[in-house]
Amino acid sequence: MTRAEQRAATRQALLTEGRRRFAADGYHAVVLADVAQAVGVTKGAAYHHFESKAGLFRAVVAEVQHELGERVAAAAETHTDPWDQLRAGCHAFLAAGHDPTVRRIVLLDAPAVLGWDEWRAMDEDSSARHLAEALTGLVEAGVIEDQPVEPLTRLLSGAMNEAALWLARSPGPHALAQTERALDSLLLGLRVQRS
Amino acid sequence: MTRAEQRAATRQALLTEGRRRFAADGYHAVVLADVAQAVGVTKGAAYHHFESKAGLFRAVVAEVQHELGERVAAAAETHTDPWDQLRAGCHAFLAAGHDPTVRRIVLLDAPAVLGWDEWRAMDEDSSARHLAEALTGLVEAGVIEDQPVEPLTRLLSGAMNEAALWLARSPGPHALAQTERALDSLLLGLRVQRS
DNA sequence: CGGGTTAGCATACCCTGGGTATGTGAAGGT
DNA sequence: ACCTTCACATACCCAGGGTATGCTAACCCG
Repeated sequence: MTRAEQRAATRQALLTEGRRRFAADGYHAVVLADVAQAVGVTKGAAYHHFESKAGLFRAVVAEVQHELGERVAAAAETHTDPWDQLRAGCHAFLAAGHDPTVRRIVLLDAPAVLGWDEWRAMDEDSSARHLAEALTGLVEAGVIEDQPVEPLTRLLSGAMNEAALWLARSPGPHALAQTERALDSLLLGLRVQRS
Repeated sequence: MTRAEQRAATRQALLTEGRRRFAADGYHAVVLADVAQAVGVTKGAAYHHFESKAGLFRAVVAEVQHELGERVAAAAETHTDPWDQLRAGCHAFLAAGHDPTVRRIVLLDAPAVLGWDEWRAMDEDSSARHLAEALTGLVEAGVIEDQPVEPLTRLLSGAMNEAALWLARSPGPHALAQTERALDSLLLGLRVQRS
C-alpha cells in the first residue's frame, strides 16, 4: 500500500471511529487515545492528522453536516413547486433529529465546543444555505411577504433544530406529524395575504 | 457572623463569581480553583457547597433561567390581551440574547454540559412554561387553531433561542425589529383563518 | 460554663487526559 | 545505494477535576 493510501486510510478510520464515539458518548466523554487505539494506532497518529481533539471533532462535524445538507436538498428536489420544496426540506430536517449522530454532534455539542460563530458558519455552508436560498426564491416570486431573509432563516433554522431535538425524545408516533403540521401553520403566516 | 450566614454568604459569592466567569469565558475555560480563590476561599469550600464543577454550573443556570423567566413574564404582563402578551413575551426573549450571561450560559453551554433532557426540564420550569401556558390559553380562547401545544412550544422556543443568539452577533440596529416582525408573521399563521 | 460534637472550610494528594517533543523505520526519490 | 521524508510510536509534561483528611471556630447540651 502506498503512503498516500495509508495516510488516507488512517485519517478516515479516525474520522469514522471518532464520529461513532462522539455520537454515542458526547464530546467531553470521548478520550482521544481510546479513539486511536480502537483504530489500531496511537495518540501520536491522531495528532499527526488533526491539530487537536477539537480539530478531529470539527472534521467530524463538517462531514455530518455535509451529509445532512445533502439529505435535505435531496428531499426538496423530489418536488418542483418552490413552496413544496421548502416544506419537504423542512420535514426532512425534522426527521434528521432521530439520527443520534446529527443530534448529539451537530445540534448539541458543536455549538459549545466550536463556538457559536464557527458552528453557524459551518451550518451556513451546509444546510442553512439551502433554507436561505429557498426563502429568497419565494420572496422574489412574491409567494411570501417581502422582508429580509436572514432573520427569517435564523428563526426557522432554530425552530427546526430544537424541534428535531425534541422529536428524538418524544415517544408518540404522532409527534412528527403534529410538528410538521405546526411548522406548516407557521410557514403559512409568511405567505402574502390575499383577502 | 453566625454559621448559617457565613455559609450562605460563601455560597452566594461562589455563585456570583461563577456566573461572571461562565458568562465571560465559557464553562470549559473556567477553572474551579480560580473561582474559589477570587472569592477568598479554596477549592475545598466549593466542593463543600456543590458536588462538582457541573453542580455549580447547574445552580448558576437555574438562577439565570429563573431571572429570564421573570423578565419575560413581566414583559407579558404589561399587556392585557392574551395575543399581545404572547408577542410581548416573545420580544422580551429575543432581546435577552444580548445579555452575555443568558447567551453563553443558558443557550450555548447548558445543553451540552447538563445534557439536553435536564436543560429542557429546567427551561420548562422557567420560561418555556409561560410560552406553553400562553399558547394553551389562546387555543382554548379559539384565537389559534386547535392543535397539540407541545410541538408548537418547542418550535417557537427553538426559533427564539436561535434568533436571540444570532441577534447578539448581528450589528445592524434594525435586526431586532426585523426579527420581531418576522416572528410576528410566523405567529400570524397560527391564528384561525376566517375568510 | 466547659466538654463534646458538628460544620465550614483548608491542605495535601491522586490521576485522568490533552498536548508536546523526540525517536524510528519504511516508503519514496535520485 | 544513499539520503530524505513522512507516518507514525514512545515517553514525557502538566493542567485541572476530584478526594481524603486535618483543623478550628461555632453550636449544642448537661
